Amino acid sequence: MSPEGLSIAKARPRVHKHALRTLAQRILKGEVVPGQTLLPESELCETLGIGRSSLREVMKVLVGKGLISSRPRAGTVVLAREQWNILDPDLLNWSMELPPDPHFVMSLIEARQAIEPASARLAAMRASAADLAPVEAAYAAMCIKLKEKDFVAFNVADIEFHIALLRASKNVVFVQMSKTIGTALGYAFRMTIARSREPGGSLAMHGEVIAAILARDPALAQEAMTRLLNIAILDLGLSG
Amino acid sequence: MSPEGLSIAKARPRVHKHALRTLAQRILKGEVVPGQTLLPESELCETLGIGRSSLREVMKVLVGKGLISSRPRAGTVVLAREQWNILDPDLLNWSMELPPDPHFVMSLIEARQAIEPASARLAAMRASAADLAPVEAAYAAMCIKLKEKDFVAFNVADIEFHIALLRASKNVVFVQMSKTIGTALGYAFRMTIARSREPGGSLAMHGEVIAAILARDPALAQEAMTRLLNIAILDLGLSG
DNA sequence: TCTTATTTATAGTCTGACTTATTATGGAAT
DNA sequence: ATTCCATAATAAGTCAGACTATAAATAAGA
Repeated sequence: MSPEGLSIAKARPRVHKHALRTLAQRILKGEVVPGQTLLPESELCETLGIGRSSLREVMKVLVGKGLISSRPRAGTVVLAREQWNILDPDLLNWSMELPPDPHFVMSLIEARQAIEPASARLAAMRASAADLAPVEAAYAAMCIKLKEKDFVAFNVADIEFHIALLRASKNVVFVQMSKTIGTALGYAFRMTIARSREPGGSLAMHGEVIAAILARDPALAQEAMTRLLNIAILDLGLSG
Repeated sequence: MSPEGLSIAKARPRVHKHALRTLAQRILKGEVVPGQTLLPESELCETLGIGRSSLREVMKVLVGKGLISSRPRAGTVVLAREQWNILDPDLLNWSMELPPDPHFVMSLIEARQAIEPASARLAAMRASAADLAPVEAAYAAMCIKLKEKDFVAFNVADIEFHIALLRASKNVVFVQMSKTIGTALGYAFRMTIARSREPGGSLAMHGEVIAAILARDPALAQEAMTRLLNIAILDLGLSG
């Protein structure tokens, strides 16, 4: 009872999303290098098998993310990496499907070390019980999953813990960063999934962070989070 | 010898940029509230006086920045604020032309207090002389401009100082944030330009930060930057 | 040689037609 | 009446082609 009489596979698929990812990744992975100009629109349409309107919508999105810049007659050039909005959630997700950039991973770890302790401190100062419920739930899940030796679920809960805590800071900048950090954590997890190291060395420290927040002790919460991150980084085997 | 025979002012202007700003600001300022659906494309075209292709390119950019989401038949809805990529440089610039959101400003200040000290610490660890040159140049400019009582130029140099320092951290995440923070600082400056308070209370502290970095003392650099920000915030009269 | 038109390639824009997805709507069966 | 299914209507998604504007390359002129 398929609506189209003749060709089943014909259905012009949602072309935008796919083309966007393809083009973005082509740039992210360095197939076209900064300074280099892309093929003209007409040829890209053929390459990607899409119409010009769709292609142009894609291009404009990439312009909006700082990857490229277009001028008539000159064509579309890939901008320098510093121009890229690498913290953009979309860019980050597309990057995650590519081989990791160690330099970027390291930068993200350093950023976490700055942001998350501050976030814990703010949470201790102003988080409501409702804000903290997800944090506690994630902690409980970590405990259970570790006992069950379900390390994948453990890591998921771990990520949730950190994201929920950033949200609990009620700082919109940190909340924004929580998307970025969440993605990056998934990334880090994937990177270390090969080495079958038992996680959980940081579980107790997670508890301490929660305790400090519930006790409304900003300084202690900040300090506990700092220690937690140091341990967690060791857990990942990414000392650096 | 103008090419078009009849109407000089006709020249279809860069419609995209203007329409993008207009629509984005309409959402940012709350003219259309999250959850509410925009007018259909056909009507928006009339309202904005542009063709559908251009409008759709604009829409896709806004989708890419997390402001809206479209589905056939349902229309285009404004997403919840948490979905907005408020750290996106474009969004930030458009926001700057609107009345400030005190909550957001406060969040940015808190974020600076977390990020910039960490950045100073990293700079002390690894910045090269070339990385530090712009920092020192900005500091020198601050000294001169303050002596000349040119407070506008002083603030410009001040902003340059902080941006250059973030770059000197060589952390790509912080470098990225430097765009955001730079924009926000300009914002803060505009907010306080009315009260003709003499700035410069923090000048000495800027010098201390540089000294600590040149001495390759990460802990001291971090601590000096922390104190500097506390003073600078008082300078802004934004104690919170 | 330098300056100034002219050409030309490429992005920018508009229009209109068609497709797809999803929600309403209305009718049939229970 | 209530449920279920088919139909219609609506708005976004896609494509195609024509035209415009911009800027670079080239040719013509001083």
